[in-house]
Amino acid sequence: MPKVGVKSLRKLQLIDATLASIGEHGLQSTTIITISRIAGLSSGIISHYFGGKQGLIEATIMHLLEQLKVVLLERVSPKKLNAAERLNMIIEANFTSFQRSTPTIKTWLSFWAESMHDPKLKRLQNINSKRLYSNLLFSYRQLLAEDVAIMASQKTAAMIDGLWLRCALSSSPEEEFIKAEQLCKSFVDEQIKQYGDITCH
Amino acid sequence: MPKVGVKSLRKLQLIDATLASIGEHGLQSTTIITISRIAGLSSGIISHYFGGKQGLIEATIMHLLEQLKVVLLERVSPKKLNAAERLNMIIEANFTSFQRSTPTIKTWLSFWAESMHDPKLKRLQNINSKRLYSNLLFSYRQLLAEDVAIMASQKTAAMIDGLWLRCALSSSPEEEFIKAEQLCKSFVDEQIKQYGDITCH
DNA sequence: AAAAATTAATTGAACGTTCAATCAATAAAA
DNA sequence: TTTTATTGATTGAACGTTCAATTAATTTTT
Repeated sequence: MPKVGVKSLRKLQLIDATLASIGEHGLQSTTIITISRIAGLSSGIISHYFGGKQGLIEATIMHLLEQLKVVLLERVSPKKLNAAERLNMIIEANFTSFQRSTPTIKTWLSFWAESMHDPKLKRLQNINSKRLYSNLLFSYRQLLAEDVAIMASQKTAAMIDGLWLRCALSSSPEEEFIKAEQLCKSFVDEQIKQYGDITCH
Repeated sequence: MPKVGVKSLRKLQLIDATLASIGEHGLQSTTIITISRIAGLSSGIISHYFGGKQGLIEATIMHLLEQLKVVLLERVSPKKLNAAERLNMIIEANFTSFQRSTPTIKTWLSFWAESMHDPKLKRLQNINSKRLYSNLLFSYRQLLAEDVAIMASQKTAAMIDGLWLRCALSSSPEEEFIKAEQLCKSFVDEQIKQYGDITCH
């Protein structure tokens, strides 16, 4: 058999090239030619490893979702954190430089649009959306009463997504993202101070 | 000469058909054939009235933005409203049944993705985004101190967009939208009660 | 008032382009 | 030698645009 370990290397290589192509041309204008040229490979290789263009696009999106998951675990797992600190880590994970990068922004926005008529992508989107909510709720529960924790989680999830979206679409995302992360953290602090008085154990 | 006043009728007819086609097939799979079939007209007419497919897409998006503007004016202009009531109207305008409809949701999401590589659409997106913020700030200023009003406007804009987005992407948008609108209104109330004490005139 | 002329609206077939998929051929590793 | 990796030319379908021809409303002429 030929080179071992090439398979996973090529797959990652093509996923990176897909992100780069979407970053440069957008998903609409991303073709198997633009991707394979960036990857330094031939166009035929895409069908070989991903069954077709759509398979590579889906794999790229799954890579994005996986990345978000991994970044959060990296920040939460190693240290002993209290609930408030963990909430901060959730926010930071959603505002890493990876999440702020043009390729990621463009891919994420295209993913939302595509998920509207692709059941497979819709499913992935829902899992991701509910994970953010669940992570928030897990921490808020330790600080607030149950019903208040639920509402705080809903509001914070919307605040994270809403701020990220408005920054992503703004004319100067770099500066906006920095301010948004601060605003989001202060919002969470307020939630805790405002509602987390006597009721918590 | 042929029928007069047909021009604006046809234009609206084609824009409606475009929304319907995007609602059914998504923007990616929307062609001049799917649009013209829904409109009951020939494919050539699109280039005649809009210069081409892209022109019709842009006109459809502008129609969406215009709609949002008109709905808000309808709710704010006729009555004498105080600042808190006006904030409620802003929220309602962003959660009308039109904004909740599948064609609008799909078009809006595609618009965000497209605006990333189309300067014309990017400009429209920025105007719309800033209008929401300005409208909120105008009302918050009458209830809160300047610096607090600014932050409240930023948070509320993100809350509206974030809640709308999460509802749009959810597996059961109908129910979610109803809850989201309530949550958003209660968030605004809290903002006013929490910060609007002595400092306001 | 009837006929002719004018003008815009509308059609749909033809054309050229783009693109994803395919596959026969080649290279390279085991 | 066998198996896998990789290439890239080719194919055929899909799509947007164009434009000559047709239709129909309106004005002008007689």
